[in-house]
Parts: sequence; C-alpha cells; structure tokens
Amino acid sequence: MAKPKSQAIQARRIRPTIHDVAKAAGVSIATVSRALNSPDSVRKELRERVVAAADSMDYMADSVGKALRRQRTQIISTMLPRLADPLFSAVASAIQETLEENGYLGFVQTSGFDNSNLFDRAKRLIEHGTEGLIIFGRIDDQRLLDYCRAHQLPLLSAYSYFEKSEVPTIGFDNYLATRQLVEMLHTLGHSRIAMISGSDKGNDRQQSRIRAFRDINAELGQEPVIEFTHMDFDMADGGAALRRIMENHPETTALICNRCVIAFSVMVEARRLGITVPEHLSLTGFDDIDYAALFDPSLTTVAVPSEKIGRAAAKAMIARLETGAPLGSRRFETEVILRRSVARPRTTA
Amino acid sequence: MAKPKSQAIQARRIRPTIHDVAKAAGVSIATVSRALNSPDSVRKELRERVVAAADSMDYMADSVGKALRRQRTQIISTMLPRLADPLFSAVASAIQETLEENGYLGFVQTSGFDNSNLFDRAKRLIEHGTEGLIIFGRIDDQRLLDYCRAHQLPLLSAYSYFEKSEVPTIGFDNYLATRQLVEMLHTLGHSRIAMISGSDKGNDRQQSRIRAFRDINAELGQEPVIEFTHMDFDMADGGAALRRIMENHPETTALICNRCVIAFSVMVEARRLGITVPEHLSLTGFDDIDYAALFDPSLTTVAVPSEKIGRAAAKAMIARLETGAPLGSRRFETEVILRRSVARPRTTA
DNA sequence: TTAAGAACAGTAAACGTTTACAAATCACGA
DNA sequence: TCGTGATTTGTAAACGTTTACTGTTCTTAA
Repeated sequence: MAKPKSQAIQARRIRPTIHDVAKAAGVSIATVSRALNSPDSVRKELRERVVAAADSMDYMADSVGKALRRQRTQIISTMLPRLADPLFSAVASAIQETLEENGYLGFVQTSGFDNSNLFDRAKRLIEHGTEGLIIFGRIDDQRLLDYCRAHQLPLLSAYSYFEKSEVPTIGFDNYLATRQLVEMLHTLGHSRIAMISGSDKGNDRQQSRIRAFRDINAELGQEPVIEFTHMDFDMADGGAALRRIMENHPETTALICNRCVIAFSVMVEARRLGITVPEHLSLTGFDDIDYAALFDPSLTTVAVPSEKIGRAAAKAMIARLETGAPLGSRRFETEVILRRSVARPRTTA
Repeated sequence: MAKPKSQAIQARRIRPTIHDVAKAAGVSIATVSRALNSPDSVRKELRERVVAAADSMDYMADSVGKALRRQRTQIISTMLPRLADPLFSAVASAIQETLEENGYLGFVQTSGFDNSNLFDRAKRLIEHGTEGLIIFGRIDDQRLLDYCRAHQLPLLSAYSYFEKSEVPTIGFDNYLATRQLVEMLHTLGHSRIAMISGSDKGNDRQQSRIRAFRDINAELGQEPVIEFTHMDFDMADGGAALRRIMENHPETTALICNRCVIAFSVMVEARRLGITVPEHLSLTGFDDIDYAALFDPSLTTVAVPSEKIGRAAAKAMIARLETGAPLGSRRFETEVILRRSVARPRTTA
C-alpha cells in the first residue's frame, strides 16, 4: 500500500506521484488511477477524497510513466526546412495547434533545405517516442523510408503535394500552381515570360516550378528563360538576375519570381533602372505572404492555403493513430491572387 | 535472461527493445545497456556482438523507458504568442536548434497574446516531462509561478527583458529601445513625434514602448500623441491612424510605428495622401524584419538580436539543468537601423 | 438470517530502461 | 596450486503508470 521504500534516485522527487496522492487520500494507487481516469468506477466519497488530495498537491499524472505502460506517447513530430520562414511557420503553427486541440503534443525540428539525410536528424525524435512523423517536402532519405516501413512508423510528406509519391503527401502542387500562373499571364496577352528562381538544390518546390515552366515553354516551342539568384534566407538579390534578363531578353514582358522576396528585390531594382511595374514589366511572386499586399505596387502571387494544409496533415496523422486508417494523400488548390504588379503587356496595350 | 513472458499489451512491439538485442547477441540486457552507454566497461568481443545486433535491427533505446529510470527527459518546452510571426519564429528557431545541438528536444506551443492563463496551457507540457519552461513575454499567471516555484520547475521569461521581474528574463528591453529610437529622432531635430501602436492588451512589448513614449513626453512637458490601430496578425491598417494624426496634429514630423507592418501600411496611405516619406514625414518601424530593408523607401527600425536571444535562453536553461546553476537574467542590446524612411524634419530642412 | 451477486478496492505485474550488487571468471604472484 | 584482486557479466530492483485479477464489502431476495 505504501510507496515502496527505495533508495531515491534523486534526493527527493519534485513532482508528486500517484503514490503521494494515494497516501494522502488513504487509498491504493489503483484507486487513484481509477478515480482520475474512469471516475464512474469508484465510489463517490472516495473519488472526492482522491480528487481533493490530487488537487491539493497539483498532481499531474506523469506522461512518461503513462506512456511506458500504455505504449502510447501522443507525440507527433514535424521536420521542416526552416522555422523562421513565414511560408513554413504558418503550416507548422497550424499543425501544433491542431495537435494540442486533440490531446497531442509535437516536437519541431528543422532540417535545413536538404532532405537526403533525414534519418540521423529524425533519430532523436523517434527515440523520444514520436508516434508519427510529418516532414515538409519530398523525402529523399531511403534509410528513413525503410525504417518507417519496417517499424510501422506513420510518415507523411506535407507542404508540397506530389503526383507520384512513395509516401502519402498532403499539400499543394507546385507544378500545377506554376502552370496556373503562366496561364493567367498568357490570358492577359503575355507571350515572353521569364522566371527567376532561387536555388533548386534539394528544394522540391523550386524544382517543380522550374519543371512546369520548362514544360510549358517546350509545348510552345520556346527556349525557357530562367535565371537563378542567390538567396540568403529571406533576403534575395534579384537585381542582378533582372539585369541579365533585360539585357539578354529585352522582349520579356512578364517575370515570374519563385519567391516573394525575390520579387521584392526585383521591384526595387526595376525602379532604379527606370523599368515601371506593371506598365513595362509584369511581376509575380509566389507563396502569398502577407507583405505581398503591402508593397507598392501590390504583388500578384500564388496563395497557398497554409493553415488548411497544416490542419489537414495533423488531423490525418491523428486519425491514422487512432483509427488505424491508412494515411491518404490530399491535394489543396492554390489560387492566383491578381494584384497591381501584373497588367496586360506593353506591346498589346 | 530471456525477456519475461507477459501478455503483450499490443499484439507485437513495433520497435525492438533492449531484450530483443540481448537475445540476438546472447547476453543480458544489462550488458546491452552497458555496451551502448559505457562501452569501456564491456569486453571488446561482446561489445562488438552487441553493437552488431543493435545495428542489424535499427535498435534505438526508448527514451520513455530511459526517462522513467533516469528521471530525466531532456525536454525543454517553449510557449510563444504565435509561431507564424517572423519576430517570434526567429527566436523559437534558435531555441530549437540550440536544444538539438545539445541533445535536448523541445515542445513548442502557442499561447496567443494573453499570458494570464498560461498554467492550463502549460499543463500538458509539464505532464510530458518538460524539465524547463521558456515563455515569451511577461508571465502574468500566478498559478504557473506558484507551481514552478513549488515544484522547482525552471522557468524563464524570454524575448522581452524586464528590469523588475519575478522570474529570470532574457531578451531585449522595449522601454530602452523606444527611448533609443526617440533620442535618435530628437538628434535629427524632430520635436513633434507621434506613435501608432497595436493593441497593448496583454502585450508587454507594446506596453513598454508606450510607457517609454509617455515618459519621454512627460519629461518634455508634452502631451503624447498616440493612436491605436487594429492589427490582425500580420496585417494592420495604419492608414486610418495616420489620417487621424495628420488631422489633429499636423505639426507631426516623425511617426513611430510599433510594428513594421503598421509602418508598411502607413507608407502606402501616406503615398495616397501625397505625404512624402521621409521629406514630409519620417517613419520608423520596430523589430527589424527582413522586409523592412526591401520597402521603398527602406524602413528605419530597431533591430532585435533574435537569434542571440534564442540561443542564450536555450543555453541558460540547459546550464541550469546540467549544473544546477540558477538562471540569470540577461539584457541584449538593440540597435537603431537608420534607413531612408527617416530624415531631418521638414521645418529644419 | 443468510446466500448470492453486484459493486468496489487492493495486489501485483508489466511497460523499457539503468545500475547497485552479487557472482563469475581471469590473471598473476606466492 | 591456490589465493587475491581486478575485470567482466548477470540478477534484480526501481522509475510512475495502468489494469487483470482477486478479495472484500454491500445489497437484496429468499
């Protein structure tokens, strides 16, 4: 009945345990557990005594002990390229909130922009009892894929959606979104469109956008005009890329920037060069971050339903864990937000 | 020696346990534990057998069992107002990275902008074995303070620094930063300065900035001109506030916006009203987010060393847990980044 | 009054790990 | 050859829970 005497590992336990509550209430630990977890199964009087004792010492059942016994941790972990990025943090935020609302908790870890060595980074997450793993972007690490399959650890690729994917994926389709954007420009009359991209190394988003752009150009029998620009996190120097494009392809009437920050820097440089936006050059960004609307002229972008994606990913994982229903893929629609940075091309005007 | 027979809680354990490794290597679980944790204490031949067995089945020691036995989880949790916010996510990111580098792992939870009912939100974090709690902003929940003191849970207030604080605080001083900003404007010759703030309800940052502004005005015997504007996350409508200020206080030559997004929206409205920045009105933001430099004119702001603050907070907490040294407070300097949105006042020019 | 069944409470085992202690083995000098 | 001490390995207990099983008490009907 009493807490088994033992050489304490620590001088004294800092948090009260179920034994402390049991002693205070004068019942067995089993009764405490029952009173707290399935109140109906213990007599009213005892139950109240237990609850009072528990409250008086701020007792919270230790999830570690509970997890060990139940073999459930209720932990779902997320790996994303960078947390300090409005694109990703919006999705991560929705994930964390959804987890919390459903009684789960989540570790968050950054992976950088290279998904080819995820396993080592994910190890600690798995050790700590991660029951499900949500990873942003395409998963390129075969060891991780093998491990998850072998040990039945649910794995979900989120943020980007992939038509062909080895694992379930929930997100938006960068390829389609780019086609959508180009089509809109075509409809307005643009036929000479260039693209400025950040590095596509290990970045499935840029890769898909570039692939879409190349495909479209191939269909039209045009040489794709693509310039790359160095991106240092949220800063980009699109200026140099813009100058190269205007020099080598002065016929360009519309410019797709694969990230909003690239577009911002291009805008500044354009103004310096005396190129007016949108009269002389139409400009688009991508990923509709809030600032896009505040720029002058406001920036046309592709809006990504970050919040929806995050919630869907978290919910899917929770459902998988609770019902055992296999994870499914899901594609979210993007929307081109037409703003003042885009107009009909100058030749047509 | 053999794994004790028992009715399995689950049909089959998905992750291999130390018993599986022991059986495969033909040794006791104690030897496995030693071979993996203190290799020197086991004979080379056995050690190799154990390691081989462990590797072959991708064995990772379960942190849940380990935590229960060791009474250490190596988990440090962070609560911040909003994850999808460049201000906070930069700090949170630095925290997470520092934790990971040091063998820790972190839960992240959002608290909204009200720190008065933190305890209930923190409960699950504590249950799950949080060894230290980092909370952004001033901690207003007495229950949480009491709990942490009573149960010796290290508690750290991060992001904002407070001169007088019940708990250790690591961050920057909004009061001082505001004074710094106003002084800079004074030096340039501005004497009629107004402020636009977001809601200060439960927001210690806005509170400190407003307090500093009021104090300065009081010292000069001026009535402080402060307008509030509604902020919906990253969008703000500073336009209306600007109009009110220009109408009631046309003598204003400089305007401090308590968040960059406010400044952005003010800039757009100013342009519409034909007020030129900085010739007619100097404008500042706060929290130097990357976009501030990209606007036209580029925005003068106060740079906050987010990364440093995050790393310092995480390191302090880790040191507290590992050496027992009490947590100390630490104030980080901010820096006014003078950009094109600020110039000498028109009257002086 | 008593037997039977229902309702409730307690005992003990188990989850996966580490580690004190005991036991076994080994090396080596007397 | 044997004793001693050092080295290595195994046994078992403990960390904080939950829960199957058992035992006790209470209710109620004969």
